[in-house]
Amino acid sequence: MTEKPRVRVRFAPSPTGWLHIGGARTALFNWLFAKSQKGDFILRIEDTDKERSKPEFEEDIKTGLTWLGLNWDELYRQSERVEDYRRYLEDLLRQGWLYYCFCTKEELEAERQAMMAQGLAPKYSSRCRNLSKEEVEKKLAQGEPSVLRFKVAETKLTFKDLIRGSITFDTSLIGDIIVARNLDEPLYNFAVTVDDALMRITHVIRGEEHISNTPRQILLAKAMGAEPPQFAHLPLILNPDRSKMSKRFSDTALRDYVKAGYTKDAMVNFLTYLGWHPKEDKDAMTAEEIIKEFDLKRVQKAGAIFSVDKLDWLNAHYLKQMPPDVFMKLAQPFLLENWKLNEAMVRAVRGRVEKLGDLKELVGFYFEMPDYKPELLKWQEMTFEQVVENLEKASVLIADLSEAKFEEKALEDYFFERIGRENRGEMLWPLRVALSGKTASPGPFEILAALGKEESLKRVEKAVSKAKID
RNA sequence: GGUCCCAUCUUCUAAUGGUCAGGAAGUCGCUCUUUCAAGGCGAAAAUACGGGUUCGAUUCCCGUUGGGACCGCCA
Repeated sequence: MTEKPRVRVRFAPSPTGWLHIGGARTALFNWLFAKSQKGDFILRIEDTDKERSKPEFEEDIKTGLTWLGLNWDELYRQSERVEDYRRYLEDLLRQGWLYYCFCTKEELEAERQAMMAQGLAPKYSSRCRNLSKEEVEKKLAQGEPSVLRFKVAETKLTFKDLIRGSITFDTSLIGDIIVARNLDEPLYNFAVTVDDALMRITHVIRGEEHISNTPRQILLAKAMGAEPPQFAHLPLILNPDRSKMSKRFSDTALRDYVKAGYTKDAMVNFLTYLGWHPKEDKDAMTAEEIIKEFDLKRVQKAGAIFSVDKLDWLNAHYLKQMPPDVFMKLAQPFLLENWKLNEAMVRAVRGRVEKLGDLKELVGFYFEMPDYKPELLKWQEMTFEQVVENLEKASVLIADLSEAKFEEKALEDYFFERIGRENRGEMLWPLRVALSGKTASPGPFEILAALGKEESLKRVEKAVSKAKID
């Protein structure tokens, strides 16, 4: 019995845009699988497209993965691996798997159009496949533009997808694919296959849009004498109209969600649930819990619509149970610099906020008393006389209480002992408005506790004078 | 157009031959309540369609319909 090779997976994004939610989910599933199998998670930056690859996008990918907690064990950059690709290119060329093609883009485009017009699948005619050695050398010597093509065998190729089962392609429909512009400029399919072989990747877990690349990569791997990895194609993340997720319907970049104030835990949980589900129903799971249960067999085959409602709920769920000090730390970047939350504020507010980006609006009144209309102080049919009376009563109660007692529960007991069960609203509503200046806010005891005696008193005084003027 | 993939409530999904088809989000109602939330309780809501196979199909097979992805000298 041979020992099973160590599981090695990779996330292979191209740095041509901000890390996409779909990419983040692919990375996450790779990471979960690696962790659950005690294997390696490799980050491979696929920057062979020199035109479109940008350092800031690579930075964004790393920042995003780090934010999600997806730590990679090894990092590679394809632009630094041209030696390897060149070696393989030369080998395959020598062995006759590859050949030079001199067809121009215009010729190819015309060919493609003609085939499409006839209702055929566009496929290269293999015209340059049988050029004699002398012809090729002559053209090369003359500097005629060329590319390298791979001779695609014509067979029925079946591979086993870990999520979808057997998938069969008729490779005679593919045609000889271009694998490199020249010996130093390999293209996607080639670079991927070389890397997966050299990096001993055991499982390729990627988006469904790559299914049709799979037969090409298997054929290439075999030509290289490498054992193809196992494949698992993840369902796509969809727009509400079931097309591939795009900016048309929602933000697609992970960074947008980070900026909006979603937490890492909510995002990880949400992304996982987009296509995967634990055996027993659980509303929320931490990454550690997911790893314990993760299994590719339980990955959904159908695409999943990205619905932000569930994310919002999950985020609120995590925020609600977050320890105050953790909450403060996460919240600070979303507030003005001189706004410092205290524990009472956090306790009052963390159950009322969906995402940290909304926090500023919610907690502003603690730091800068908003202006409000005196009318707002009236509870139901109250008159201003009654408002003044109640506020003055409250003011005395507050003044009589020692600073040490400014704790939510203690305040509540203290007040309720003194104001009776009925008509609480007549004091509590004006009090709350006096303290917050808002139609909707945390309760008066929560605010009292957060503000402390002095500031509370000041605000109540101010309200009294407001009510008296009217 | 060709190839491939897919199909359970509005959404994410559970149930792989026998369940009143379950959970969660959302929605609605009730409750709690000084406001807004949160919380508690409850309701409405699905196996796309047609054939098989079987004592019995959400589940297995075939077809139809519908949706999607891919068809670059991008990845």
